[in-house]
Amino acid sequence: MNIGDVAKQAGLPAKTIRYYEDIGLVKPLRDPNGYRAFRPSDVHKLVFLGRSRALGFTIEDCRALLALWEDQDRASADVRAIAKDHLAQIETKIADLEAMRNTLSDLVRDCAGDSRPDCPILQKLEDFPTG
Amino acid sequence: MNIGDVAKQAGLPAKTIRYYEDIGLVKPLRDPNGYRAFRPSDVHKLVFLGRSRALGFTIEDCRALLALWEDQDRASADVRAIAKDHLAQIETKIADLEAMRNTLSDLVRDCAGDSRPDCPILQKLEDFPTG
DNA sequence: CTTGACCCTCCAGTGACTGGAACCCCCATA
DNA sequence: TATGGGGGTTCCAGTCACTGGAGGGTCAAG
Repeated sequence: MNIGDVAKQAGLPAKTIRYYEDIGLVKPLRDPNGYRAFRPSDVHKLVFLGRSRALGFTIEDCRALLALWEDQDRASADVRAIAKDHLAQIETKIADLEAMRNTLSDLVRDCAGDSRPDCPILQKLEDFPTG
Repeated sequence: MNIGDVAKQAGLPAKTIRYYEDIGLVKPLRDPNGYRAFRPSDVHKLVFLGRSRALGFTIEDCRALLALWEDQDRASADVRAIAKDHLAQIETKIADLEAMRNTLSDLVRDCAGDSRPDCPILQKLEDFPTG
């Protein structure tokens, strides 16, 4: 299969797929004309990658997950460890963003948003403690 | 004031401050020996920048906020617009992360995490619809 | 034979820094 | 006077995960 069709099937831009080949995540064959020739297993891998990335795993996480995915003898604990670690990171990020949102929505609420020059947002950006 | 002291006062790495000069956010003077000489107003600006960045504003947002901050005649509505826009982006990000978290915590919960090779996390990464 | 859709490689840029090399400046001590 | 340490300087390269674009080759249809 050519890269365009694979891109549609996997829901990834062709550029991204080429990049994944560059960094060794997929290794498609080549047709005599130089075009990449993707086997069903390559497509399957790319779908897996797309989903892992959509869940916010880093490329290196994906590489590890992919290795585990392909290893018949892996322990599910290994996969779980990666996922749990990632989950903890997501939760930290959510907490950080919620703190930002709270501060910011206070600021927005207190600001008249009219044509007067005095603005409590700028005022508070001078005053409040650094996060 | 030299960059090291400014870094302490503003809570920013010296490297970051140099970078902010590079991209024109601050314009410290120079001592005859070539050292950057920060005026109190520069430090004040850097504190403002640190706080804005801590709230997740992009550098370009910061540049705009800084311009408004220095403009005596600005309308508070301009500032509010930037903040509201940013707030909306944060809320989108939180929602995305919460969706990830939910999917991922389901996966982690369903995984035995022992030494057996069958792992529902990898299974679901093959199956579930791409986000 | 041409058109247009596809494919290729390679290089540069993104955002917001961060690390490191190689060097200069200043002060205190032996 | 040397020297050591802790500042400071510039510039280049790397991070992450792509993305855009130039400049060109390939293929099927009309």
